[in-house]
Amino acid sequence: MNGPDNLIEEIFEQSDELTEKQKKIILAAIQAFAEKGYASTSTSEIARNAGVAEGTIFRHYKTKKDLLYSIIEPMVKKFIAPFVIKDMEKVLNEKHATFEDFLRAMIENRIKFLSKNMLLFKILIQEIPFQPELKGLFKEHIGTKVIARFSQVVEHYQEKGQLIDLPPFSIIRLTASAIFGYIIVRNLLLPELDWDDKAEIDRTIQMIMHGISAET
Amino acid sequence: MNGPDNLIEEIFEQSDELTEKQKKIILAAIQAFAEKGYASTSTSEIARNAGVAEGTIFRHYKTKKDLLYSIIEPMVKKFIAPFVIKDMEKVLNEKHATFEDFLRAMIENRIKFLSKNMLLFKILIQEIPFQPELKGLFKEHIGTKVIARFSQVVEHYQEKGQLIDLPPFSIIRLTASAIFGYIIVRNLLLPELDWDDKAEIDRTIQMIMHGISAET
Amino acid sequence: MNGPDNLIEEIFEQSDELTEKQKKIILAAIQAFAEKGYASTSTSEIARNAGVAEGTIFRHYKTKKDLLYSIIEPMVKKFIAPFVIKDMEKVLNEKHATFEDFLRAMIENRIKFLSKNMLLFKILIQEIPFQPELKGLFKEHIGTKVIARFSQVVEHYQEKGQLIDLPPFSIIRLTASAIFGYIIVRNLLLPELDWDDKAEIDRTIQMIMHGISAET
Amino acid sequence: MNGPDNLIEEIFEQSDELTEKQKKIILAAIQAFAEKGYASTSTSEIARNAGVAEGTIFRHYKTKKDLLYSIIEPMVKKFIAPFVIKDMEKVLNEKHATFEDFLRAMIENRIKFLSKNMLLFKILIQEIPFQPELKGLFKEHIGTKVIARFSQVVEHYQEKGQLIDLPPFSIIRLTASAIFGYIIVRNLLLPELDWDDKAEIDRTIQMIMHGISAET
DNA sequence: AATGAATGAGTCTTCATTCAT
DNA sequence: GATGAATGAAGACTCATTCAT
Repeated sequence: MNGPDNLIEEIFEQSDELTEKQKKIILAAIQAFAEKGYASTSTSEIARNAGVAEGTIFRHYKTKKDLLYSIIEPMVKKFIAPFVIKDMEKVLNEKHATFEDFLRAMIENRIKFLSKNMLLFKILIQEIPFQPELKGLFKEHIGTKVIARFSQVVEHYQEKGQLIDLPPFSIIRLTASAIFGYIIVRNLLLPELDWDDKAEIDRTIQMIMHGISAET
Repeated sequence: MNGPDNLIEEIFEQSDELTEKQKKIILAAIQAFAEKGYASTSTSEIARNAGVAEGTIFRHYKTKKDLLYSIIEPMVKKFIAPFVIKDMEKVLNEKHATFEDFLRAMIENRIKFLSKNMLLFKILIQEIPFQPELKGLFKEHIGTKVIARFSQVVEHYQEKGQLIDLPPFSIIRLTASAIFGYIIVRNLLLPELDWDDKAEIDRTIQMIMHGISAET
Repeated sequence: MNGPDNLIEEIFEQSDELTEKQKKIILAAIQAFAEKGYASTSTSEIARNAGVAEGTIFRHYKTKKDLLYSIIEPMVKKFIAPFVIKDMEKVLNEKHATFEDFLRAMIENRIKFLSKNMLLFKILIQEIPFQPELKGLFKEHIGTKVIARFSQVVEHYQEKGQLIDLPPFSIIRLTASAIFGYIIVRNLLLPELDWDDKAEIDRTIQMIMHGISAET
Repeated sequence: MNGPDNLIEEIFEQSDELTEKQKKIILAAIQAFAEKGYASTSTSEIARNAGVAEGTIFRHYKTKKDLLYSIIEPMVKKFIAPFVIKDMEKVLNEKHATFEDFLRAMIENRIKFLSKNMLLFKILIQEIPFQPELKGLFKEHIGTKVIARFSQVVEHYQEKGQLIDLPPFSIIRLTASAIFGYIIVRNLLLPELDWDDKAEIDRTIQMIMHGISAET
């Protein structure tokens, strides 16, 4: 286990410096940013929904953008945490005999994490293209560290003969696409459908591992 | 073949009613919307970049949102066109002996289309979550017509014994995720990388069809 | 008799130079000015309602204000015409034995005139306070010529012993107030009521002449 | 006595919530609306004259129209107040032996009120025709309550044999026309004349009561 | 720490007017 | 004469941010 998985709660618990009002501000901001987008959300609206005065926001966050970053940064860091810490090694060496095991563990873990923090995830993917700082943060962390770490994993299983002999980057891309595609369709595009999550995740893993040809 | 594939040019050619200024406005708007997002782009900025007076924009588009829609609507329609017309049937019956053939044809076609209209595609996926009308348009067209049509295709090849026996929707989701994932990573997230598109598309198809397990 | 009494028609007939379009513009302008006020009416709206292009208005009237004046000026002139021409003398010497006769003739005539040109009258009284030129025109014509002429009439009947010995200006004011009060209430404030115009005018004259005390 | 009679001061005194700036805004708005009309007055002009930022206006009044209404509504209510409260009954039973007494009291009171609030009165009568809400407010209050109340008074004196036997509505109309005619001519049309108000009001009452015939 | 009145630059949009066709 | 695209100044209104209390 690594934490309560609910990022917002976690943030609140970690720092006792957070005023009650500050928490309300963060919650209201998350809600509004996710719903209407950062640019279309006014600070006065956040203040209103948080039940605080307009000025209060700026007492805690110098600018509106600061407020956004204070929300997104923990999200990014927390999301990639499992991929960078030494857990990864453990993962590799001991736990998972097959890549499929590893994949399943990974997926279940991260899907749970994202589902619990869907609003934050939505804000993150919506704002990354427009916030250079975020883009930098993202590229550096994901594009470098995570992919690098993952490449090791892939190569590890390739050496074991479990994985097809394609460039690790391509394999990672396909895998990540399948996972994010599932999360986005399931939670953002068609959340109103009646989902059998367990089965759907199983199928997704199956298709990632064995493709969609019948002869498999 | 169906048309010049470059949507903007096509729009310009189709309607001779478009003033020179109007074309400039559209180009400037596309550029700006893609770069900074719809909400963060001001009409005065569009006017400046288009080299016209701000009032000119509103002579042609009643509101800023109208301008956005006039850009996105053809995009949506054009994108899904190949999936809804009867070409689809032809595709099924005659042309493609295997699903892989079909998939390859489809991917190449749509990737070419999207690559040529990357800015429009970016605007589209950025704004869909925040524009209810767009969301409606999208859901109706994609969520209904396209998926339905595709399901037929999948079932067709399932009956032929070429495809795995999973719910068509899951198969479509995985396939679409892989394709869009490729397009987004290649064009939006890491465009600066040195891509061997042909090989990368091949690998993507290969992984979709046969999975990433070595034993395939 | 003095003309068709319907000013708009009259204006149209007098000048054959008026294009068909020009007539439409004037009609649309009158309608709009009366309904929403001069300042709140846009030239584009007038053009639309008149079925002409925006530029056409400015071909005939240099400015929006010119259009207003071209409408109001004939109104002012035509309204006060009966009071300034020599008809007045005839009125005095021959026609009307009593002031009441004179008043009745006057009222019926002018009420008919105003009722037929209610829209113009409404524009006139709405815009006078805000258009210095109009105010000047009005003051000069009404405040000088008309009152002067009327004063002669009043003095004439005072000498005949038919009218009370108060300053003519006060008598004119009371009389004019009663008449305009009737016209405004009848046509502008409560037009939806069921009016017996003939009786109401009779009563108005009666009250002007004999007051509202019972002993009369 | 009922209050300071000067509405603006009264409004200011009643609500201590009014900021100094807010008062300045109201004063500047009244001045400008009366001078140029509501539609021709820009909020930036009001702000400039009030010595505040334009945004300040909209902090206190959601829209320009709200500002207008906040000015006019107290005017309407205060103006008709004397006619609807029970003072009226007192007036009837005890105070005034004759209708003339009543009329004189009424006129002096309301003329004083209007003279002190001339700007507001001007705004009111200018905007009523174009503001449906105002028209409604006006019709309901004046057209229903006030006329009804006044009709009772007229009938009361008719039964006493003091008033002519004409429809009360006609009598009220004549009387009101005479009064408003006086106020408008005196204050709005020809304010620069040298008025002997006391005498002029006397004459007006005399003419209302006894008409303008000599034999009275 | 919290407030909320105040700001003024900036937003989208409208408008009267011009002018090439 | 008529058009309607083009203009840019001006309009109402919003916004992130500041600051005295």
